[in-house]
Amino acid sequence: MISDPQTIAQIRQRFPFLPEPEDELMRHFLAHSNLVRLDPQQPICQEGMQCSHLALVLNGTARVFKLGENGREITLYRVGPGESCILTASCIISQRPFPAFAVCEEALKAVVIPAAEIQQWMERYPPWRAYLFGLVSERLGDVISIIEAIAFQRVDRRIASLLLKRATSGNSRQIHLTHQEIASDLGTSREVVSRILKEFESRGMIHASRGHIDLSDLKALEEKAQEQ
Amino acid sequence: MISDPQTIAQIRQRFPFLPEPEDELMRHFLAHSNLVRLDPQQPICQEGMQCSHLALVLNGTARVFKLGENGREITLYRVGPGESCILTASCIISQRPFPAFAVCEEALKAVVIPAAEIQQWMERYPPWRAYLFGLVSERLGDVISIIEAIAFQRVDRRIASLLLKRATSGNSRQIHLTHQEIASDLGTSREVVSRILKEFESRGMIHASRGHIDLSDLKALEEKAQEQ
DNA sequence: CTTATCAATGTGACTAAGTCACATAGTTTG
DNA sequence: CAAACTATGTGACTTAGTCACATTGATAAG
Repeated sequence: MISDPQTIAQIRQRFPFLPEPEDELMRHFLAHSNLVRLDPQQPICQEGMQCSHLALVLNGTARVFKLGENGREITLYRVGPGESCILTASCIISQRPFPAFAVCEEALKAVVIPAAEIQQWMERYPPWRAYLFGLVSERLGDVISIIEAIAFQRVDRRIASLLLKRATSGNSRQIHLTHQEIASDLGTSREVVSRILKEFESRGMIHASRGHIDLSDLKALEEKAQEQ
Repeated sequence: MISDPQTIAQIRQRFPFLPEPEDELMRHFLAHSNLVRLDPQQPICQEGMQCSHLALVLNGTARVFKLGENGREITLYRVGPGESCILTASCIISQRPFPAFAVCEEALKAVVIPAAEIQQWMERYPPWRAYLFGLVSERLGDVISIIEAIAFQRVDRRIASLLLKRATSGNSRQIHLTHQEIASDLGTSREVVSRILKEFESRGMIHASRGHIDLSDLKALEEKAQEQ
């Protein structure tokens, strides 16, 4: 049950399609919701789990990834403010087990709704189903882009893209990521990342040290990211 | 406009969630539908297209695939009887361009509905949106499985799985596929497939000749398919 | 302040996969 | 039957992934 007016205001800011707090459906929604907070690294979903709740993210991010038999990982997508883990919703609706892992990346504040409510809302509230459907479509697109990347693009190109994306989103030429984190994001192995970063460094494109990377030649990185 | 009673019966057989032919919504559905037939190899969608129609498959199959810059392909999923190309629906609903290619594989007979109707139906007819949502979820799962396969599994293992799957679905130990077709399905190159099949043959697991492959040792193939 | 300790990174040797440039062999067609 | 086409074979080479360690920065404990 959520009643704090400030929290309600934040929910409506992140999820503008939700109705006014006075609306009957919204009262119902709030009555069945709970606020949760999670610290970075905390697990959210395990592969094979039956999902019983859907989380709507207010702040922070979660990472959804596949774990291979050999221990390697690959990120499928991230869930940020205003989004929700649609894979969860799709599991709830199709009664399937969750096919991946999810962990908290940046400290999370989220609204949690029980599965049954999601279904009811789908029936009764058109903007809600438009939101869910839009989100699934977007994820399907994300995941297809990943297939394109791993099937057809060289790893050096993908690393260059990742570095540029992180620099842009963090608004800084300095990126705080370990080689292992990059490898887990891209679904490759740490050694491969180390070798390629070394190669980038020898060409003066970056300067790397323990735990962070400085992008020194953005132009060269952009060329690398579009190569071939 | 579809009026032939036999066609209507076939539609209801393939899509059991659709209402009785006398139902008002069903009359509306049939009034705006058209029957199309396509021969194998005929293109259905190009990457980047804006989709204006959704096809519901009565007979035959379509293959949806990504095409890489280097000319390699990888199959995302197939659409068979009772299914529809959900990527199309998702593009229609989210107003995005289609992110892949689709071609007819086995001769198609399908019902085609204009985009506008799909939206209306989503609003008015709960079983229809349940159907669409279920299909998207399923595709999302398919596509995630592909990521798992290309990111973590060896190509020999994936080829063994594919051979077994085709033998099962075709109910025959003989499979009619060229090396190039296998490569395009798995997102690898023809030479790699040729080499691995040669290796399988040298171990007595298969016997290959131009255009078809006989599986001679199912047990060994199953072991290979579950390896590591 | 100096060791332990641990996480992050470096490296060589090897296997697997993808690329390129052809060669060879079945099939179809004029 | 020869030409043309399609499918398959092959070697040499590059890129990627694996394994087994070595090295180095950072942090904590004595």
